[in-house]
Amino acid sequence: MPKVGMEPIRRQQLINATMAAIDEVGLAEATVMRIARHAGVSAGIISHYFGGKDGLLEATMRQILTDLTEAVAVRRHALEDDSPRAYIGAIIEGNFDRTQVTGPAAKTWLAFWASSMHKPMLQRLQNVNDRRLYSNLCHQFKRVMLPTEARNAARGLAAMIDGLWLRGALTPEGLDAAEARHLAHTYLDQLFAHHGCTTKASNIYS
Amino acid sequence: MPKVGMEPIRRQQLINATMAAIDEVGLAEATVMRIARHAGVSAGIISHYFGGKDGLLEATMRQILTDLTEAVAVRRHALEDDSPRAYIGAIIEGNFDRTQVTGPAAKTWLAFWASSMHKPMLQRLQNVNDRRLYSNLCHQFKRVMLPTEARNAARGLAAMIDGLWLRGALTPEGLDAAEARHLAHTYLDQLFAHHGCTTKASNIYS
DNA sequence: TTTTATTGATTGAACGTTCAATAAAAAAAT
DNA sequence: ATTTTTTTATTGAACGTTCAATCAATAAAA
Repeated sequence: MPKVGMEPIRRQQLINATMAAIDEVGLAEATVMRIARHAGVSAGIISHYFGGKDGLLEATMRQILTDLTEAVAVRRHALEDDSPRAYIGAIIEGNFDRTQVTGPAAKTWLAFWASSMHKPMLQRLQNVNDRRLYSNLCHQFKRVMLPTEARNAARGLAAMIDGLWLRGALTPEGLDAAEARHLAHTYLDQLFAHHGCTTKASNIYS
Repeated sequence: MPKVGMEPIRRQQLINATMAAIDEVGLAEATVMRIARHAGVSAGIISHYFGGKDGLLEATMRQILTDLTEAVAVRRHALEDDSPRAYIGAIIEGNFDRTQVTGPAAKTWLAFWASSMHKPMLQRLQNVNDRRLYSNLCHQFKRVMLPTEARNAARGLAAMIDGLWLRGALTPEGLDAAEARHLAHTYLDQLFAHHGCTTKASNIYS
């Protein structure tokens, strides 16, 4: 039923269908036919709008990364104070945003993560996003810590966030967002509490 | 050149070849022919010894998990004192063991991790291993913390370990084992330093 | 009537599995 | 010590299946 201006509608439908298909049967069995059926269109349309299956997968990963960036940006702009603690807290909250943590997005994310190890284009996308997260964290930590401490804090928190994501995606029941946020914030508190006495971590009384 | 007793040799060769192939081109393009070529044998032999490609992949994941368990067990038995701190330290060290952190094993691990979301057999293997890690951590933390604190500490440390692994596998240069261990140990120190005053801090976010 | 969107049968390539054929070692017979 | 027979390990071409991509045909809107 051809109407004009279907392109943006179809593109979004197909991207959503891709996530649904990956959530359902995994990336390996997410064939163009299955994705097309999910979107209620024919298989040929994928090549028409995305140039091929790879193009659709790339667009899907782009959208997931964009959504994540957006989720963080929204929380960041809603902040009242601009303290490092609040800023980093917004990053944590954004990373465990509802729309991101939901089944399809989480499983698709992990699937692309694994896939990006051997697909240069996906690796590039993943790298850019990764660097920005690290860079932001590092910048905020440096406002209250020595550069070396800040670097370690940023790497530790980034690993914690990714680890919680990973475990959430694998758990059959899905990620418990509330618990994940709690663990991440507690860790953040500890990082702030310990800054300055990190060289002797065990000496909490000095 | 048929000699008797080739089975264990061939099985090991093929498992190693599987990891090498996944390290090289990823799980999606690790075809039976490519794996066989890596091992210097023909493609048909895979079905002969493993019943099919799936059997080989399952055996490969089994080996990786076994190697990890072994690496932890070795460090655990080498402990002089049996303090929770030492015990958990051994778990950390075992998880960042040389043989595990090496390229092929790390990439294969992550590939299987993603794949296990939709393959019941792999999911089962992954779950069993996961529960044991959590159970061990929890048991040790409970020796010095309240049950609730211990549970959170175990989940946090497990997430941290997995997160460091994940980021290591994705980094083109591979995982910096020394840095990863340092971050994990520092986090562990913080967990111990904070036990007892965590109940107040954690209630803020729950 | 022209333009735009969509279909779905077709094509060719790639994959895992199978199995009859083969070759080498081991065992038995000379 | 040879030769013959049996056993075991391995091969690789053939087969059926599946997939992504293509494109001429089609149908609805402009």
